[in-house]
Amino acid sequence: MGIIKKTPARIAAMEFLSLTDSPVDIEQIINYLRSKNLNTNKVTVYRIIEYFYKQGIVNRLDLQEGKFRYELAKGDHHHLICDNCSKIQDISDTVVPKLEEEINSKHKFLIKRHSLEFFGLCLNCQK
Amino acid sequence: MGIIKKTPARIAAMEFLSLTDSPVDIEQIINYLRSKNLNTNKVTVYRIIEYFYKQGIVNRLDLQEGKFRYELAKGDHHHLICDNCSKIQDISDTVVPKLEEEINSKHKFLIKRHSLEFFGLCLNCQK
DNA sequence: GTCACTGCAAAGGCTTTGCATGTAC
DNA sequence: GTACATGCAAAGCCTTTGCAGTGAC
Repeated sequence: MGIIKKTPARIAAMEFLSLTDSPVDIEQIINYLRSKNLNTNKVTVYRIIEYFYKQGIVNRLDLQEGKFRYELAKGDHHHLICDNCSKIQDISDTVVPKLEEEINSKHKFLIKRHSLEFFGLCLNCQK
Repeated sequence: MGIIKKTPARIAAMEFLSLTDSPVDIEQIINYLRSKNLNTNKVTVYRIIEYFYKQGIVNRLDLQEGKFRYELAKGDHHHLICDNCSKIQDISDTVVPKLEEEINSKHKFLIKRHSLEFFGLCLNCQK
């Protein structure tokens, strides 16, 4: 493991994750760092987020965009992704844990994690 | 739209999709075509599958492998993906439709599609 | 002073695009 | 003959890797 060094880039990246309520991608993190006058290299941001991810500090989401998004790890929840404006809403989860129990007993499959995302149109974009 | 031409590559690709019960990736399709003595270019396979996808003939799955998989479109179901041997099992879905209704009424979000995949260990790999 | 972090360049994997050629109809 | 389909080359994106230089401790 080694010692964790608190560099400006890491501190600012964590700050950004704390500030945003939607999952963010690498580019958004870079832009935030720029706004803080940190010209951090893209590769470095990848490595910072990889570190957070391996530590379990952030979740890595695959919202079928061809790239990953990240959010601070928190309780089980899912996302509503608008096809039109790309807004991402959180929804809490009550059903899936029950479903997982059923699957465990019925299929003898040991579930470690799951992905559940909903795609469609948010209220605004339905008009 | 235009006329659909039944080329050897398209016919064989559809044949392969019908034969397999697990979602397949582009490489597997190419290998099947090769086994049928069709040296189809990778780009062509991408275009064939894109065509099927846009027609609604196949579903496109993102199992977080950094690539897509495809399967013939069929009733609502989900997948159990083994982290160890990569086996993919189907499971039928009864819960999510209800969940979608709840979300529609509670969040006013119009759901068009969803992804639900479970990752863990299959029976064999738990030993 | 060490060891970890960063920057730069490059590469790797999947997918898409442009354009000329080939082929199903 | 006319579109559409294919092949080839190249590029586009996101992400990862190698290595030398920098900086936190």
